[in-house]
Amino acid sequence: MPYQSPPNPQIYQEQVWTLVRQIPYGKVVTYGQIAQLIPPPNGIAPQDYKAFSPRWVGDAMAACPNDVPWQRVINAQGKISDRPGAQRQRQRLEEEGIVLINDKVDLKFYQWQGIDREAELRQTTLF
DNA sequence: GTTGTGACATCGC
DNA sequence: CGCGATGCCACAA
Repeated sequence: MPYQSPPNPQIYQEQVWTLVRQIPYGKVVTYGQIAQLIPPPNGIAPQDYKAFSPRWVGDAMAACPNDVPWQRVINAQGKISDRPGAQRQRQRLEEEGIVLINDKVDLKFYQWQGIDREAELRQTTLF
């Protein structure tokens, strides 16, 4: 799996899933973007968080429930990460009207920018 | 006890 | 724009 784990992996992945569920149909976000929307857990230095959090997000996605639109999470290059199921992910994105050019999504056009950070974090408090 | 290997991002050439 | 190196960790085999 990843590089170091967050202090409380279960809580963290719940936060990730909650954010991913907010992604609108036809839009995408990057792993790093999701990581930035979640504050560093207590005891984690900001620079360490910046270095590892994208990996943690990837971990959370590896175990995400069926109701999470995992296909809308891609890497910073606008590409679909190489993993089993990548083919299916691409198909789902195209079904949402997202066009891939040379296996890449045009983030300038499809990346979702409308997250209200404070509001989302408040929701994750449910866990 | 070692080794290989990750749903990443960033920088350099 | 593409490819390789870095960062430097947990976990399975």
